[in-house]
Amino acid sequence: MFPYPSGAGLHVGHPEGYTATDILSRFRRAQGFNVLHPMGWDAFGLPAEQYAIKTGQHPRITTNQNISTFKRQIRSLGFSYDWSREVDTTDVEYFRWTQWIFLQLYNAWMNPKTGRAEPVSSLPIPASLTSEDERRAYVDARRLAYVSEAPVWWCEALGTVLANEEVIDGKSEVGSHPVTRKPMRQWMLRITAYAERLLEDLNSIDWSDSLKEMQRNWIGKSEGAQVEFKVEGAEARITVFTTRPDTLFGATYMVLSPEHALVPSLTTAAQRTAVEAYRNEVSKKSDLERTELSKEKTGVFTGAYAINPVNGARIPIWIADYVLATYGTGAIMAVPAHDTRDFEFAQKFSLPVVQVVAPRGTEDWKGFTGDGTAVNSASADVSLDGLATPEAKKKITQWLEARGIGAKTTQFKLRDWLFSRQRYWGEPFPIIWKRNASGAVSHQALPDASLPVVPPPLDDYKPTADGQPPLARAQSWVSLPDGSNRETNTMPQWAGSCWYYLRYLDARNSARFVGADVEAYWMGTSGSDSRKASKGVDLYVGGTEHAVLHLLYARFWHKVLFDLGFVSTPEPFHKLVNQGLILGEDGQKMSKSRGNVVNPDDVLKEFGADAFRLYEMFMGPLEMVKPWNTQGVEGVYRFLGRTWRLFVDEGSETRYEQGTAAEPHREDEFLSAIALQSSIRDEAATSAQLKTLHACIKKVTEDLEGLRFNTAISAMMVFTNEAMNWPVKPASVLADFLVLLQPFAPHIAEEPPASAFTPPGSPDIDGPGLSALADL
RNA sequence: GCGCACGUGGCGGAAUGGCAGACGCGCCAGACUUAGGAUCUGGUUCCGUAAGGAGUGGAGGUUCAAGUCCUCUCGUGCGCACCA
Repeated sequence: MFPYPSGAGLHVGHPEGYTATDILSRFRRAQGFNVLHPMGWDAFGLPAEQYAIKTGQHPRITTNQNISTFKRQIRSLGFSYDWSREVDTTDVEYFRWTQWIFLQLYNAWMNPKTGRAEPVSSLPIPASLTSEDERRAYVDARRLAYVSEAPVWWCEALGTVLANEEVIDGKSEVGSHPVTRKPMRQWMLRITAYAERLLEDLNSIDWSDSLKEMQRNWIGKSEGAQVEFKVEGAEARITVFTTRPDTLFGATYMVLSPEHALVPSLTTAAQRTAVEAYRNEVSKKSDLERTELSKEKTGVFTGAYAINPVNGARIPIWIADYVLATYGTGAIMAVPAHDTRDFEFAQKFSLPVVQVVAPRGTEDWKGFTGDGTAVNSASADVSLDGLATPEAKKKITQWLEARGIGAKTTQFKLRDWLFSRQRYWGEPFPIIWKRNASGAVSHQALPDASLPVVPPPLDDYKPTADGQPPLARAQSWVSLPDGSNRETNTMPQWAGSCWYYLRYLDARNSARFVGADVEAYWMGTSGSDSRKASKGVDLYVGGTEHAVLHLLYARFWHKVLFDLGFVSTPEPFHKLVNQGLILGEDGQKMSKSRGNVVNPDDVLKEFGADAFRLYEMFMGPLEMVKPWNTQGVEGVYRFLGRTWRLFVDEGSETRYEQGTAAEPHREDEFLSAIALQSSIRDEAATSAQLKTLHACIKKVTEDLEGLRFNTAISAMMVFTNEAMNWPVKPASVLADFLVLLQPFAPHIAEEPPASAFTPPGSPDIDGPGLSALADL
């Protein structure tokens, strides 16, 4: 995953994944593969903007400085990136395509018949809609990018709205600031239309179980039924969602969320005061208080009763904040005998508890939530008694369906993606707002030809006094000659990172976001490259922190582009590996406040890039969380020293060191006088020597296939330790060993006189190579 | 509470069900050195002078054979968290 170039510079965690993929890239190139190994910058974001607010300096300047720091540091590590493919999400030539992809979403709808996104031009509009406004509203309500007025997460401290995924325990993911619920007009992306496919296709990709599980939990599919309840003495019907329709006979009361639309009309005169008071109280609670802090159940009786459709029982309707307005239908049937939350509530308010499921073993039926056998579940019309839970569910659902009062349904926790932010340093939307003759305001996409939409220059990057996004300050930019106005929100940082891996494939294409042939070749669908086994990116390495953000959003965009025929694979990343966090030497997470941050520049200065690379890989398995240990760096540094002396005559090395110290200007001359070990001869290897070499080749090859870099390095250490003791060192054996070492430690492996052994070439390398090793 | 990982020397960590502790750090002893925080050699799981014994968080089980597989249990990390 490409980095956000922060002002703090590279962290030792960044090169962990980068080293792993660089080693693998060099290894695959040596095997004859074409390898695409790129780097870029996820450079929109808040820090540069906040710095701009404070100092008035344009975020472009800060961003460029940070990128050049990151680039210098990354280059010094000797990664074999193809810099001709470098991307920067804040570059107009990049974000014009981010805007273009947004327009594809805007101009698409999900066809329920085909299960695929299609251009809105294919959307059938009911003939009954005759006016232009009606027809437009119909289409707008079905676009994959749409405008919503719903309550959203607002963060006062950050001065912007946030997506569900960016809110953790009622606080902002960035900076842990409090967030509140606030109704605002916002752009949304219809990711929920892809919930089923995002879930299903996890089975086709090679990701870790824990990561897939996180995505599954976030998508949160649950299968059950909707059931309609009549309200006594009223026309209104209450629809609930339940995963346990088989327990319908045990429903002894109902609960609506306090925000439920029917609450005011259901409430009886006698209960009105209590209900209003409760609703008021709940609305004042922050979300944090509603979830974390209130363990004790609360609620109020509305005075109304519903009729249980299976047995005609009259059951009270309550409101309680343990029922969420935003999930399912915002109403539940409560079965206290077999649901923990309902049980707690029933205990507190002395509501009846009726057993309808018998556990198989000796467990107490009260509060039993597992599968068992249905009991006490019979009426004149239907009986579930004696049926196992799955059969009982099936039977009752069919019964409800037959009567038109219920249906099998599937619910998802996943919500649509809130896609707009009140920021300056982000992609402007290619959207304008128009007021028509009747005074109605509507949005309209700008044509492709008007891309890129570039943000205007500003003197002040703060939101306006009346709470408008910063872009609203640029009146001349916002107001267009025809009287329409530009959208002043910008896209979230995730937008640019949703598709950068595609831009790498064809980074300088000015006619298309990625060329079709190029895309098919690298993603493995062109058929001309039989060596590529998987479809999509072969290996994607990054941290777990993006498990439900970047990785879900990117999969969603990719599927939309797939449906519309712009990419050839249904999934973007075939194999994904999460590198484990690197902790400080004290075993704590690295942070400035703890003072345990290791700066890669310091390590490089002392030990060189090869030792740094080697140590990062030798610490332990890539995926594991592990603490940094400077003495461990010394260990691999000593290994590189031993390997160097395996090849180099120590006398000539000493002459180089002493000569250079005395007469620095003659360094090149002394360098070229460094001689090979006299024990290296052009002789045939003994069988024992070949065995040592071949064991090393086998181990390193197999371990690289399995991404076990730490054990591959240990195998090379074993080889060096043994070869040091050989009285005669066959040149052919050492040359083969260098081929193995080169992906890990490219600088030393290509230094003279080692290069006399014709190691494989590699793209240009910068950084401290010999200079860091010369004083071994 | 639920889900997913994971528990091995002083430390980081190795071990297709087949000699536990590879490799590295640290430590101990020695060599070379004016010097050593360089380098080289040997040693280093624990108990025991030794012979020998014990040993992969704990308790059971499967197996000719278990760090590895199964059950329970304790602990750590990560994720989700009133999602009906």
